Formats: sequence, structure tokens, C-alpha cells
Amino acid sequence: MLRAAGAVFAARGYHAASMDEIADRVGVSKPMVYTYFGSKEALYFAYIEDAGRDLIASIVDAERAVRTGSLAERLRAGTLAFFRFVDEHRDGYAVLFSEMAARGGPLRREVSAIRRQIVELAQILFDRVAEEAGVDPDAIGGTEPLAVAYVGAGEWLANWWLEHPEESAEQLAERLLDIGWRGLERVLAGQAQAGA
Amino acid sequence: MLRAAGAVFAARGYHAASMDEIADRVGVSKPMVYTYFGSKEALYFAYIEDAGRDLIASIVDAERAVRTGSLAERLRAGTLAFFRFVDEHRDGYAVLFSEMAARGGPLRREVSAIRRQIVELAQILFDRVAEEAGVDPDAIGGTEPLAVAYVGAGEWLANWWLEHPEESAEQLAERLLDIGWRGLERVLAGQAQAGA
Amino acid sequence: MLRAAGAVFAARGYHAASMDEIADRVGVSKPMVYTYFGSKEALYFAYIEDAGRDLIASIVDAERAVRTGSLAERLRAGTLAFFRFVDEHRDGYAVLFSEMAARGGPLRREVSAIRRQIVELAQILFDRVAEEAGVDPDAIGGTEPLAVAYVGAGEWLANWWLEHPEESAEQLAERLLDIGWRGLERVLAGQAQAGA
Amino acid sequence: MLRAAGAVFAARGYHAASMDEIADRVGVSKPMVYTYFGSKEALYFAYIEDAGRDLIASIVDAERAVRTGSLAERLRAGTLAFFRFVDEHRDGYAVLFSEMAARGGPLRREVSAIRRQIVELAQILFDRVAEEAGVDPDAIGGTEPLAVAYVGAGEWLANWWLEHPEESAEQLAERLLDIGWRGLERVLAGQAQAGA
DNA sequence: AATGAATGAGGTTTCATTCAT
DNA sequence: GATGAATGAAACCTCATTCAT
Repeated sequence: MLRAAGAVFAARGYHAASMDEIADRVGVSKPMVYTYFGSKEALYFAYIEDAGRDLIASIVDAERAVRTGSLAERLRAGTLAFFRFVDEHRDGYAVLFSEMAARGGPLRREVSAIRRQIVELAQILFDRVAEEAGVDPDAIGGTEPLAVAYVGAGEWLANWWLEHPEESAEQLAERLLDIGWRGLERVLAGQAQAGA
Repeated sequence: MLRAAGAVFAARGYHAASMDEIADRVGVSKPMVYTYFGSKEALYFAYIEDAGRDLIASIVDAERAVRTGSLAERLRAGTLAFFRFVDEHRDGYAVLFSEMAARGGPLRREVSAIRRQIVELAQILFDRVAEEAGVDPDAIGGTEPLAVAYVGAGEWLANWWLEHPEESAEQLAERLLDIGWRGLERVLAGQAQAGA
Repeated sequence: MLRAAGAVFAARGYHAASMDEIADRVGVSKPMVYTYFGSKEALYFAYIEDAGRDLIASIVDAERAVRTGSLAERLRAGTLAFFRFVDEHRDGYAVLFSEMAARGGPLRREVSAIRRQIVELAQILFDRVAEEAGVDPDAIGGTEPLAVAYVGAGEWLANWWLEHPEESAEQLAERLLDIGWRGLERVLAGQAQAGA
Repeated sequence: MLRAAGAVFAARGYHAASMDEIADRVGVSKPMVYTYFGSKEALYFAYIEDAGRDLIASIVDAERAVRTGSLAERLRAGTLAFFRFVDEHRDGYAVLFSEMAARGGPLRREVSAIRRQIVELAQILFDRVAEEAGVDPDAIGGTEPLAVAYVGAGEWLANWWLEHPEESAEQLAERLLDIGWRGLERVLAGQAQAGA
């Protein structure tokens, strides 16, 4: 049921998606949608929350599955899980990351919170890397911006991928790691402050 | 005049911004706005095009100013110019990058074109790096995704920065280079295909 | 429902009629009108088409009812039906014939088509008259202008009648026949070319 | 100056004609138009009054020129003058007769007055015909409706002519007389009441 | 004296949202 | 319990009309 709504949100964007179309696509009458979700915003949020939970679960599960490996391997597993999710849940990904950057959108606060959770997954890993290297995260300006940048790169890479679907999720993940991991590792080891 | 419109677009997003509010903020009546721009879409596009042109010009100028330097220095100059632009044109940046990811927004085509130009600036540099390393871009999967990822990382870093404005533009640029340049350099030298 | 809309169109004309007033008069809200008809033009056209169909049906039915009579009797029957329609559907008639002459009105094409059908009804009769007299319609310049003139005369007579409603539809029809039939008969018999 | 305004009114109709376009076409600024005419309605009326005066003058002059002839000849002269006017002043004619039928148009009262004057020209002649035949106009229901019908027929014939301009004004006038005069003569002689 | 610039008011249309069946 | 029918509010846009230069 949320799925049909998500398809409309993904195709049209929040504003252009009309409750009429959603109800039609779901195969139910508009009042039913309101009975179940209360409002358009609530429906939108429910969908995003759902998709976000799924994405986070995918990443966490993948990362846990290799929990005995190195941190680099765990990052790779999580990154790969992200691209696989994008591949398999295009609507969910599209909605999650499309209006996420929008200023002043509805639910901006709530949507940001979901994004922050995803960033936090990376951040936790990065904190461990720093810890293993004996570096105080604060000394390198915090790991949050690092995670933000990494996730942002992954996000746009995924967007690009959707329009150039020649490569596999594995290749995409590898690419992102190739680009980011070297530098991140150095930064997290405290060897980078002050420039390359 | 565009500036006031931009402030509203930045604060509310395209859809939620009403022409009434824009006209009020500008200090003229709605018909004037229509006289000058013709339609809401046209106004929006004019603003975005303007901001995009400014941003691109900033980056290009900065990069040209160090044109005799190494490619790394030129990338640094461009990156720094990007963050400086963000700092000095918060509304412009916000609008440029907010609905840029939006599905189904108006002018999606045109807005994407602007983004593509920015990505191309990075891509051109990356192509040169590969060239200097004697590597055929096609052999490493093309430089476009690399540029997309780099710009995407910078973009989200800038977003994060707007809400955590403790650091300087210089620091942010350095951070992005620290994260990305190492890996990019290796990838562009053909040493990364198949993972770290 | 169309009826109330017609009343407003008749009273105000297409442009001056506001959807607000129409909705009010109908006793529903504006969105209902849009739900049913889609747009102001569509509503207008629906009303005109309806009225046109009714008028044409009235004339055709009346004429068929005396189909065994002489052509003059059939013309009388049709003419009478026209005036009766005017009497009983003042709004419909007013709308049908008011903006029919308007330059540049909306739906000009469509509205003209309805008028043309009415003219054709007369024309068909006139063709028969010529045929019975053994006259080739082309030899007398065609029957279309004759029909146009006859209908035009009836139309303005009806307009005049609406403001001078002392006479009956029968009297009006008789009057129009008195004025036109003599001359038409002669023209159609080929005895008039070159002036009275 | 009125001429340019008339061209716009004729091409677009009253409502669709914008003061902007009129001022542009005139080659003067909008405030000037307002200085000279005060309002759109006033301008429209001025143009119509002008055209009406010209038309009436044409008809009256033509009819006076044959004032020694028979009434039929005078009617022919006036009728011909009408068609010649249509031919030479298409815009004027279009505006005069287009929104003349419109319900609720602006200046309906005033526009009708002009039309009534034209009808009166015919009516005066018809009164004379009746007088010569020794018939009391009231006994035949008044001559006004006769004039109305005659003018209405001429009007639509002229409209038709504008779209089928193969014939000359003379032929059109002859046609109208052929159609109408026979019957009118009989009616005015008191020989028609009670039907053909 | 003329006009570029400006506006008030109003029109059509759309949608999220809710009654009454 | 589910829905067809209905609506309030607001958006974009236009145009006759007038200041201030």
C-alpha cells in the first residue's frame, strides 16, 4: 500500500503527486487513504520512514555479516548494500534522496533525521578507524563531515548510476571506495590535516 | 530584485514560494514581477541560471588564476572557490542544489544542465590528470562518475557546513581534498581498478 | 445544472459570466462545476451544443411531422418550431445566437458549426424547391446565401420579439414567411436573377 | 486613430482586445489613449458611434441621391450602399454587427441605439410604402419587425459574403432585394396577413 | 505634455481534505 | 465501514487603469 504511494512520489515528487493519483494507483478511495494516514504529509513521512528503515537495515545487516572482518571490509559491505538497495528499491531511494536536499520542504526536520541516521552508520565506522589509529576524532575536526561527504558522494554516484546503468552495484561500490577510502584512511589516521 | 526572489525560493522551496510573498519581499506588486519575468518558472529559472553562472564563473576564474600550477593546485583553487561561493551566496547555493535532486520538479532538464556544467569542470581536470599519467579515461570507466562523486561530496559537505558554520571555507576545501584527492589520484593513475 | 449556467451566460455573455456566479446560481461550489465540465470553455460549449441539438431536433421533428405536405408547409413548420424554441428556451436561444456573430470569441469554430447546421436545414428545403422547379441551384448562385439570409432574418426577428413579446410564435413565423417566402420562391424558380 | 483601435476590436472582439495592443497599434502610449477617450468602453463606443454614423450617412446619401425614384429604387440604393460600406469598411462593419447581438455586453443600450437607427432607415421607407398603398402600419402589425427582419437578413448575408467574396456588392444587394422585396411589398400592401 | 512603471482587483483553476450516503 | 460528492483556500496570472517622472 505504501509501495503504490511511493511509486507516485518517486515519479512526480512530493508536490506534484496528487492524492487522487495515489488513491487511484492504490486501488482504493481517497477517504481510505486519509483514514489510514491522516494527511498527505503523514503518508509521505510514513513512506520515507519505511524506506529509510529498510535501507538502514540493509546496510546494518550487511555490515554485521562481516563483523569479524576489517573496518575497510565492513565499510565495503555497507557501501555495497547501499548500492544494492538503490538497485532494488529505486522508488524508495528516489524519494529518500530527492526532496531530502529541498529547502523548506514539508517534514524537513523529520526527513533530515532519517538522513542523519544513515550518515551515522558511516560515522560510527569512521570513529572506530580513528580509535584504532589512536586518534581523537575531535583532533581531526570530527568524523561527521567525513561521513557526510562519503554518503553525499555515494548518493550522487547512485543518481548518476540510475541514468547510466551499465555497471553493477559491486562496481559502483568499488568505485566509491576507490575514491574515498584512501583519503579517509589518511585523514582518520591524523596524517592529512593541513592539506595533501 | 532576483536576490529577494532567491531568498524566498531558498527559504520555502519552489512550490511553497508564492508569488505574493516574493512580490511583497521585493517591495513591488505581483504584476511587476510578471512584467519582468513572465512566469514563476521563468523567474525561478532566471535566478538559478544567474546563480549557476556566477558559481561557474567563480570556479573557472579561481582555477585560471593558478593555471600555471599543478592540477592538484588547480583543483584546490576551484574547490575553494566553490566553498567561498557557498559562503557568500547562501541563497543561491541553496536554490541551486536543493531542487536539483528533486524528481519531477519544474525545469528539471534545465537545472540538470547547470549541474552538469559544474561536474564537467571537475571532469576536465580529471581528464588531464589521467592524460598526464598516460591513462586512457575509458580504461578506468570514464571520469564522469568520478567528477559526479567529487561534486556530490562537496555539495553535501557544503550543506552540512551551512548548519555547522564553525569552520572556514579554506578548511572545508582542504577537508574535501583530503578525503577525495588521494583516491582520485590513484584511480586516475589506473592503480585502483578492482578495489583498494 | 446546465440550465443555471445558461441563465448566467445569457444574462452576462461569455466573458462577463464568472464561474463564481455560475456556481452560486447552480447552488454548488466552483470545484463541482470543474469536476463536471473541466473548464469554462467546456461548460460554455456543452451548453451551446445542448441548446443547438435541442433546437435542431425541434425543427427537424416539426418538419418531419408534416413531411407529406408541400415544401412551403414544411418550411412553415420548421420556422414555427424555431420561434417556439425561442419562446420556450430564451436563455438557450440568447446564448446560441449572441456570441455567434462575435469576432474572436472562444470556440468560434465550434459555434459556427452549429449555426451552419441550422442554415443547412433551410438550405436542404430550398434545394428541393429548386429541384421541383427544375432549376439548377448553381444557376441561381447557390442556395446557401438564401438560407443564410432567411435564418438571419428569423434570428433578428426573434431578438426583436424577445423585447416586444406581444405576438405569438405563430404570428412571428407567419410574418417571416410572409416576408421571405414570396421572394425565395421566385428566386428558386429562377425568375429573379437580375433584380426584381 | 480610431481606425487602429477598430482594427484591433474587429480582429479580437471587445474583451480580447487589450489596451496594450491598441496603444501599440496606434503608435502611442496607453496613457494617451486614456487621455483622449477615458476608458476602454468609451473608446469602443466612440468607434462604434463613428462607424455607425458613417454607415448611416452612406445609406442616407445613397438613398437621397435617388430621391426622385420609386420607393423600390430608394430601397435598392440604400441596400447597395450598405453592402458597399461593408466591403470598404470591414472593420467598422465587423465591430458594428459582431457584439451587437451580444447579451450583456458593455454599452448594450448604446449599441442597440445605433442599430435601431439603421433599422429605422428601412422602417421609414416601409412606412411610405404602406402609406402609398393606403394601409395603416398598425393594421399589419407595425413596420418595425419588417425592417428588423430585412436588416437582419442583410447583415447575415454580409457576414456570409465576407467569407465568400466571389460576388460584387451589387449582386449581393440584388439578392437581398430579390429575397425580401416581393414579400415585403405584399405585406405592406396588406395582402399577406394570415399567411402566404 | 507624454510615458514608463506600477497596481488593485478579479478570473480561472487545482488540491488536500471532509461530509453524508 | 467505504465512498462519491463536495468544498475552502489559495495559487498563478492578466488587464484596465493611474502615478511620478
